[in-house]
Amino acid sequence: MTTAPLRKDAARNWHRIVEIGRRFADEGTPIQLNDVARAAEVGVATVYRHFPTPEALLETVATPGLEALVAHAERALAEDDPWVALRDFLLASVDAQATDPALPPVFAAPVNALPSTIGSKRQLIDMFGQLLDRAHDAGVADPEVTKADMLPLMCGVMFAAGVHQDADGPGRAATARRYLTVLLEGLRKASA
Amino acid sequence: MTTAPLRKDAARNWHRIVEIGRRFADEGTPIQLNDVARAAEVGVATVYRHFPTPEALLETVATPGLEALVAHAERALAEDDPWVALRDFLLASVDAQATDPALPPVFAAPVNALPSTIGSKRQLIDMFGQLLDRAHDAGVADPEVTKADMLPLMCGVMFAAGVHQDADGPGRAATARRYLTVLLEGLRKASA
Amino acid sequence: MTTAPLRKDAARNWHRIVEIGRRFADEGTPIQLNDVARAAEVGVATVYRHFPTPEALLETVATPGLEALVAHAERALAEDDPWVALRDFLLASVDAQATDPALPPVFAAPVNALPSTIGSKRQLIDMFGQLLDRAHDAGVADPEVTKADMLPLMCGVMFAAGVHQDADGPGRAATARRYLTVLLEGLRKASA
Amino acid sequence: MTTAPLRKDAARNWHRIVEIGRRFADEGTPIQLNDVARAAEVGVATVYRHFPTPEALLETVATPGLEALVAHAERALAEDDPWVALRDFLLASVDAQATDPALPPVFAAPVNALPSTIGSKRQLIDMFGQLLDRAHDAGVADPEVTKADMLPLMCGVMFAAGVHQDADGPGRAATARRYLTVLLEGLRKASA
DNA sequence: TATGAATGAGGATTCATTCAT
DNA sequence: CATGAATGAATCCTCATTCAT
Repeated sequence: MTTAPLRKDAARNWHRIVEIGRRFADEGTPIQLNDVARAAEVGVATVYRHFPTPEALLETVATPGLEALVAHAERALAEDDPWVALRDFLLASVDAQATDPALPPVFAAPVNALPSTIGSKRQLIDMFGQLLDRAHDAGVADPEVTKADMLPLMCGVMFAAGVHQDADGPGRAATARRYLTVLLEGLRKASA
Repeated sequence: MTTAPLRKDAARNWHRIVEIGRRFADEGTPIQLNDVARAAEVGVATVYRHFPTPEALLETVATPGLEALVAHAERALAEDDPWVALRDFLLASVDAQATDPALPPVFAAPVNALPSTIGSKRQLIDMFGQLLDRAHDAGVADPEVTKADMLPLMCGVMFAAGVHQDADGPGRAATARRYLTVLLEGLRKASA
Repeated sequence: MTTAPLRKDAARNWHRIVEIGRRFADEGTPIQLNDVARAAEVGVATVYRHFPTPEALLETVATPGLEALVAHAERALAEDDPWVALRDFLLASVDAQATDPALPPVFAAPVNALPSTIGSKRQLIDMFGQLLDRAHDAGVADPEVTKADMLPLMCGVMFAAGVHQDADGPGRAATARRYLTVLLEGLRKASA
Repeated sequence: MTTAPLRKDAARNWHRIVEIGRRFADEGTPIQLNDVARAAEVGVATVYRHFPTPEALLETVATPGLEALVAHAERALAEDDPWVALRDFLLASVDAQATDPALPPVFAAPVNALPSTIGSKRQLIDMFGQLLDRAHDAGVADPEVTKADMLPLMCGVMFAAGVHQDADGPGRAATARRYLTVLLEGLRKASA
């Protein structure tokens, strides 16, 4: 089942809107559909038709990042060393979230608006699970931590980095990486 | 220096309002001063006088928990084993936050409304620092983690627990404890 | 440069609102945008969209009178006798203000909301200036009085008439005319 | 009938309040009884007891100026030349109003709060009447202008000065004087 | 008499969403 | 499909005045 093909002008509007959504997300501006419409020089209703809720737009903006992460996870599964595979992927996840402000809220949301987002998140969680299972099997990861914990822990890392004093600019990415390192140590610990 | 003494009727209203604020916090209801006024059967302006902003009320609601934590930290400093001291206090912090929903937002807020809150948080951060320093000196804590990281990490743990599937009910407290354990492992790891 | 064309329904609302604004002004009711909305049977936000502030509405209500005055001033400039030209125009100004209660506050306001109002007032002041210059040149007007004084003096006349005992009804218009006469005498006096 | 004598502490409060009222008037701060109470470090109800309305306070503040003016009028009646008497007194009135910001609103108000204010205003109007009558009798003042016009015209002069561009600072006093001059010319004109 | 807490109507303004054009 | 005007509930906050202490 593919998305219905859009008329050419509709597609142009769609892109415009997503572009603005991206800009808002990057600037930290809360996504209000009215404002987006104005900035995109498009009618409000047009925005509403394409994206019934702010979340829908945000998730659309987040989609490329999400899919890139899924692709990355697939590559990670090819890595031989289970620990390296898990570690690198977690690192990539954190970097992606630090780079793309649209990602964290989508990850943390208990429910998502777009089927595609739901799908990607499910895939991601699943792959987290596989990577974790392999690490578990190899005895390098704490068995107390289950696959249902991976996403929350990621979100926790990002949130913690946001709470840290110099939460803005590139400092936050570095902090997030540092916190992830601590998490990884904790994850591996019990495996020794 | 004590708080200015309130007239008896004023004190009654103050308590009523705080009580309602507590209820709202517990139920997860966002604290809107108007609603609080209605629920407390008190004029709006009365609420505004006592608590100029929702944050002020929330922090007042959080105050006992905050002070209990400070008291606990003082006791923790008496513990001989640096690691045990640190661990127990972090555990207590997490438990407190899991028990009292008013605490996490106050901890995570970059700026606070009440001087007393600011004071308590500063004390808490300071004591975190002392406990961490002692652990550092004893060589049982990762030197990469500084005292400016303790509060953010705590917040991250709580946030992660909130993202986890069964985020409600007593499950969250358990999850938070579990995540803290991972964090503690990560914290101790590099000390071997 | 014309005003942006309005959609038909929007135009209908606009007119409704202005009409109510006019009624309020005539009745001396202070223009509160909420009340206007109710009276116009229109959503509050509709009023706010068209007229962001009460002043904007008041000035819109005053616009016809303002423009009529500008037109009148142009005709006045055609009059040969400098004194007659000035006198008649001042008389017309006072009559207009006595007739249209929306005018005096717009005249007296140090700053105006609408560009069109600002433009009209500037024109008016300019024309006052020209008429006064001609009177000065002809030696029939007190050189102590400058063009920057004309508007204030008009406002003073209206205010004075409002302070007079029988400030209401047609009496005020007559009083205003009488006060203007005094002003004109004072203006001409030094010319002898 | 004299005012009831105040207890000593009550008198002290009364003075404090009036002093603050004066300060507010001078600074152009709108007189809000609550603010006055805070500034005077006095309970709100205390202010309300002494001055049931803002106008009552304002008029109390204006009282000395008002009485000085009455006294001045009495001296003016002693002047031989009717025109000089009238002119000087009008000038004094304008100067007083330009100097004391509490005066203009009290003059312009259609009704006053304090009996004493009403009395003073009545006296003033009456003396204006006498001075004008004498000028009329001497044939030096326009008979069209009656005693009921004097106060309004004064108010008009002040208002006009307030509308003038540089309405602030000492400029306004000068402008007011200038406008009064015009008025006087107009008043005398028909007498020639 | 003095105090200042309490009141709650009143006012301004925004925002997500719908619907006529 | 696109537009953008209209909606009106919802929210926030202030202020003049009263009344219990």
